[in-house]
Amino acid sequence: MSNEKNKSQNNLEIRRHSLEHVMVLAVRRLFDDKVLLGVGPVIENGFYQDFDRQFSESDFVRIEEEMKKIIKEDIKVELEYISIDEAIEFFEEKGQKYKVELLKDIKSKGSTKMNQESESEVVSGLLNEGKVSMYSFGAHKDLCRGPHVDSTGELVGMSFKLDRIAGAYWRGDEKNKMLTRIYALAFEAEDDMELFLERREQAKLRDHKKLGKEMELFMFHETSPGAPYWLPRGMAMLNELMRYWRDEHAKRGYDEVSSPLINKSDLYKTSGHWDHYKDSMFIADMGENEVYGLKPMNCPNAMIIFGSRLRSYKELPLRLSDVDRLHRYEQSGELNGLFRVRAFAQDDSHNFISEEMIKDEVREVLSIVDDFYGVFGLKDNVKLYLATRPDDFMGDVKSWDKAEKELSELLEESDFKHGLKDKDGAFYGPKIDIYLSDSLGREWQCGTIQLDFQQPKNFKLEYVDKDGSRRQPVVIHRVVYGSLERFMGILIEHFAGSFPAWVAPVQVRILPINDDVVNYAKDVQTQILNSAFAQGITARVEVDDRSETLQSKIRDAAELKVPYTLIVG
RNA sequence: GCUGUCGUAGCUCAGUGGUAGAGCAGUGGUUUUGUAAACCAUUGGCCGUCAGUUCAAAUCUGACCGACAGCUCCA
Repeated sequence: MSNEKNKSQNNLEIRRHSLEHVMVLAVRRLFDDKVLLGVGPVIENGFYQDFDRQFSESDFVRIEEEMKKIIKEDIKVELEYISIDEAIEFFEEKGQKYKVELLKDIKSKGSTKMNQESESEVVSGLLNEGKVSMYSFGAHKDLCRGPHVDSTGELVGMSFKLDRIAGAYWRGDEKNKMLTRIYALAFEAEDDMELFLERREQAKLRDHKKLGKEMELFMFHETSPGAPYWLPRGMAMLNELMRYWRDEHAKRGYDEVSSPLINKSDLYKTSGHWDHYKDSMFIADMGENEVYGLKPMNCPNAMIIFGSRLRSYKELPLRLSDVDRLHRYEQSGELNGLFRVRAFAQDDSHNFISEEMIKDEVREVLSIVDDFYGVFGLKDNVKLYLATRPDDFMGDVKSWDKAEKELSELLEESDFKHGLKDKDGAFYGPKIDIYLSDSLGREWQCGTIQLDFQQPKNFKLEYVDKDGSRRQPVVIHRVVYGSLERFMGILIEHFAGSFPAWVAPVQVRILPINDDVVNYAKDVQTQILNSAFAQGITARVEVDDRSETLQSKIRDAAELKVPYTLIVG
């Protein structure tokens, strides 16, 4: 980025930030001069501000009008530096408890960060001599790191628009009060705004929920919220994904198993899930102390299979894969099309290995990941994250450190973009998470490679080593697609429904030019199917035998995004 | 779960207190020889559900169900 561009970028940030103060002033004038304020940072495409007050989107027009008025008034922005104690006193007097809390944090910790990862919470840095900066936009005087424009008149020409309202917990903590957040879009000029809105509209056209309905791939019904129904076309795709997956994994020494969908609660007590996660499980209470849970993950049953007989070191790595259906009672507000569901299947595998095998086995899994994401042309969209030891970890630090080091080295080796999610590992081991982005740019975790030192211990798993001693295996939990549902959602948006022929729900659609040649079209269909079959491929070929004009058949085939359309006659 | 928005025919949507509409799809006919929507007729709705206000509710109010955007969560 050139300096010039950098400068204008910074400028836009400053102006967005100033607009945010203008919005607060507008709200104070219109609704409540004493409204309690949370944080209000600049974000991509605009800014937001948290208020301890209810709003509705119907308030937007009034606020926007008032903001325009304030800009027109050309109010001078004043900056002063005061001591932290003075600032605390200032806000205490006004009852601005959130500001007081932030200031007290600055005073004691020198920053408003909640922890090392979060940066967005910073509203003000500690300045020299223990002073903080206060900016006044007319009657609105607020703690702020700045910088700002010199007067609101400088914002003339900015294009802004209040976008939406959302609840947001104070400091991002569910235990705190939920404040009301107003998100706003802001750009230097009308054209930029229009370009952004246009792009957002375009992105909506790729939405897998929309395309899934139009192309009849899947559906939902309120009888089971968050549980997709796979329709014939979607199921054909899903089967194709699984066929490829099974072929590739069989080649690489994976053995597929399937286990019960419901298990007695004892199983989850042993695995450790019952205490922590039973609220997210579907429970089947059969009375008489017979309580079952629908499995939310496959690992406990994989442990049962490994432990079902004495194992030898010669069996390792033992790769037990399965694609059983899982159920998790996700919070209702979390459900989102295929991206976040309550019923799904993972392309799961539990690889039982010795501690010495960790690096090689993870490298092998990463090569599978490389193959799979490459096949779909997704490699540029992928980002890998190393998630390290959380505070509430189990096991011994030495194993953790060694494993984290090895995973980190493997990430360096790989040609994927990668990053770090500090302290984000599972309680039982570190992991590498694979993220893909959707049409709106949101990142979703798809694949994951997790090391597990803990569950083999909980299930008292062991194998007989070369020297006859008993050793505990390490388990790698790994998925490549992630959940098939989520991956399908990503694929639909990535290709905007125009899939590569091999996964497309219908690969060839044959259009007879008129009703007289329908039988001929069916012959062609048979020929294609037979010739594909001879090559060991199951082709998906349809004949459009409706009594329609050719034009309308062509149009319909195009709308269904069928890769190959044959017109015969 | 929380905040906001939304829910009318299979789909996309109009309809702001006074007899439920359009286009497409579907159905029946007539068409259909060449690359992005043939023509005519016609079926179809307890306006998400349940309560309430009113002479009168798709329309106003409340609760619930569901969807979306965000927050939190994601073993």
